[in-house]
Amino acid sequence: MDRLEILERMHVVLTGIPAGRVLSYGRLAELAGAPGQARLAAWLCRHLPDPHLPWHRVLSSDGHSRIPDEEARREQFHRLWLEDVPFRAREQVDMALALWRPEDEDEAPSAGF
DNA sequence: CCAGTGACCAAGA
DNA sequence: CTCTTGGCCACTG
Repeated sequence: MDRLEILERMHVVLTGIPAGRVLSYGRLAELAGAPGQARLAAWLCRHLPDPHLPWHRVLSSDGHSRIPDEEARREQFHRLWLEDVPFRAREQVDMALALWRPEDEDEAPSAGF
């Protein structure tokens, strides 16, 4: 499996993240069939060809943003806020609740309890 | 070819 | 919470 194919699959996974849920770079890589390649997932998010893709739904595994640019970082959290993503702090998503699990394939983060 | 850097990550101290 | 270690991979000079 070459790099291009992996990137394609990552792209597919990325576009499939539902509003209100998020993924870490590492999980994105895993779901694309490329475990351990979180850095490649990060590279993809940075060089996304299409700005209307849900780039804001990908975060660091600890729920913090890794985007250096403050402007973009704010927009990221703003969008997530609008999607009712659960937060732990003002700039930290609650990954335990917000992480997307494709196998669940349904409802809101809080509904599962 | 090699070294540094980066929107990474998990485990340990 | 912070910092370090070791592993991962692409790009740049």
